[in-house]
Amino acid sequence: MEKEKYYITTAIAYTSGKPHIGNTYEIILADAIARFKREQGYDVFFMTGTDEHGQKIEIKAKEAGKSPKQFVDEIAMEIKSIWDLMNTSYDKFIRTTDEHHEKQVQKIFKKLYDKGDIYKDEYEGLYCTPCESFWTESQLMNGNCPDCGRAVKKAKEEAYFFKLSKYQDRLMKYIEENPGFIQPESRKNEMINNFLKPGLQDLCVSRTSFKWGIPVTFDEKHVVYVWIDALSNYITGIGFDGDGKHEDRYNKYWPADVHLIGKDILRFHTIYWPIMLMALDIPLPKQVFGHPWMLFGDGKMSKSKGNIIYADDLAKYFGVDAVRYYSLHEMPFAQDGTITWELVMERVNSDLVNILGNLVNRTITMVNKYFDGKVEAPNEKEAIDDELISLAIETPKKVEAKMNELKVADAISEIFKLLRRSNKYIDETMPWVLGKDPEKKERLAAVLYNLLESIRFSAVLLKSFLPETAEKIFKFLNTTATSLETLSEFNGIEVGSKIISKPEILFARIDIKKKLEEIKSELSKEDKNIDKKDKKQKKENKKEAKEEITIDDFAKVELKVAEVTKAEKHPKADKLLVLQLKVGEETRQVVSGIAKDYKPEDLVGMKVILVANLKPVKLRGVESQGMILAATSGDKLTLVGADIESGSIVS
RNA sequence: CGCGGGGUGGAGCAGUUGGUAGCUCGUCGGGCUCAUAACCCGGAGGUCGCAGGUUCAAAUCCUGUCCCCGCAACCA
Repeated sequence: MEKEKYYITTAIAYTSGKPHIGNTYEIILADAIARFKREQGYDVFFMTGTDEHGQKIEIKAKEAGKSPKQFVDEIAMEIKSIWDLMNTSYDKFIRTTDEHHEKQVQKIFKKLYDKGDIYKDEYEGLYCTPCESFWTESQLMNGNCPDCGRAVKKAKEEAYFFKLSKYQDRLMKYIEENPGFIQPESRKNEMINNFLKPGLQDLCVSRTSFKWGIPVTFDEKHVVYVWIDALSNYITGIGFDGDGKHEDRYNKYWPADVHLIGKDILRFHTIYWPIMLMALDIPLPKQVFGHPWMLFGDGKMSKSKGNIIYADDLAKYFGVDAVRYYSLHEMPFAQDGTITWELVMERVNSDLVNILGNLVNRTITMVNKYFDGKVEAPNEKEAIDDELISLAIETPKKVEAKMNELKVADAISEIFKLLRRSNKYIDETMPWVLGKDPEKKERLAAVLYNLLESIRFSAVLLKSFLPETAEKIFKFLNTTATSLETLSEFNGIEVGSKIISKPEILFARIDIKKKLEEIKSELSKEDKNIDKKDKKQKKENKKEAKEEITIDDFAKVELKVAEVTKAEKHPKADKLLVLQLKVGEETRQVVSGIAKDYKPEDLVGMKVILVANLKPVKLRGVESQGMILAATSGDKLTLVGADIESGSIVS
């Protein structure tokens, strides 16, 4: 009998930097689904990868003094290693710099062009000449180029456009006829109301302003802009061919069963991508699921504080399965979740250590204590047993039902209900009392068997979520009954077999306070080193010689001595401090980017030099009326001071 | 009048088509001792942001209003 296929993809990760736990969450989620589908008997193909082109990478590579290719090679490697560390079972890791992918993207582009769905026009945007970059309104910093701070001007660039509008009605119809296509439901309306109903604008699909991309074959100065390049990975990765000579894998797996993506890129996946496929006469994916985001606790987390959270750091402190558990269980289905170090540790302690780890440990210990590790047959049965057993038998169905809706967190909760019930069962049956009465030997045997079997049920179900832990439990139980099918009967553990005599601790209890301190001190050390490196590199690449100015130019700058009367952290930025300055009689508020080198309390009373006639600006919502002077040496910043009355003029 | 998300016991969340407000953590009290100071039982704690409206009945539907949070991933 042919197995039914199941093709799941994640978004491909952009190789501009190391992904943190929020990015990593997506692949863990996809992995849990993929593993579970395999358990259910599907022929699963699970693909993930990296999106490696674009201007941002070109720039970052330059800053790092590397070629773009070298740069993305390194980051792709890093991303892959994190995915591997998280024990994710992807079948293919595609990179948009793969030769096959690039070739197919070129074919696709040409095909769409030949068909008349791509046409040449002009792109109008805000352009910064020195940086050779286009920016959107929202990217600008105080109306200027976010990179160099200079003025931008409206400019035109030749570009190719994709006729989205042509397929608009067809897409609308498709979305209406396939209510499950966009998930979760609430997002569907967002797409329809915000984009489809107002009418789609044709999409700019090529650029001439940078080189790091896939060249357009028939117009060499253009490179394919992100959409056609990145989105195509879902078909090129399984062997799509623009000339119709697809690999078997493509014929077998396309269309995808689910594209798992972040809710931010839902638009690209539910509008641009389906239209691309329509234009190419390819069936559409069955479902696009926009998962919520994992947010950093109080929102104040940042690199400079040393408490940004990366998956590999989490794994280092708590183990891979703990990271998987947290990511999978603590994220609501359609709403953003939060993560902090404390929350992770609390979860690990209460769920993994207490409920799961301890149950396994106490059960195995008893089997060894009372029966020398031998599994005895359950010959006696009481009403209380049925309660446990029927819950165990019901649980796989419940888990499957939840997983079919992609409600992974709820699926895990069902398993933990069984584990809780098992702990309760121990209290109810009191095996230690039975153990003292030789006549209750049979009863004791039955109780312990039921416990072992319940643990086996849980472990089988946990396989997709906590693969390592499940394997360990199977080893402890010395069982080969590890498949989903074995859960139809409550008799998977072989009578007469021998379980492990001394199990290792599955999850060690965490001393939260102590661990937190340890983590904070270690991470802040690391980050300082990274910051140093970054800064140095940037500096080396940004040595720009300043123009000469006249004394008149200099005279335009009004410098005054000011005394700091109050200093506090900027509520919305980590590197900024909000200073209240006394300048003679006047008071000024200045926002300054010196948080890394100065503590607020150390600043009070200091005398600094203020540029008094600088145009006020809002920095992250707080008004700054001027700036204070500082000298930098290497990565250290020192304020320039003057030991003289505040309000004094500097010239 | 940018867009979006959200306000439910101390914390984090569930609450399907309106019908006695639920779960996990924490807390307090008790039980137990097989176990990783764990496990089990019980209690306290909420006028579901606010104000109107629809209804026999509203956390749930409608209107208005206030507040918070993001703007997208470490960047100033």
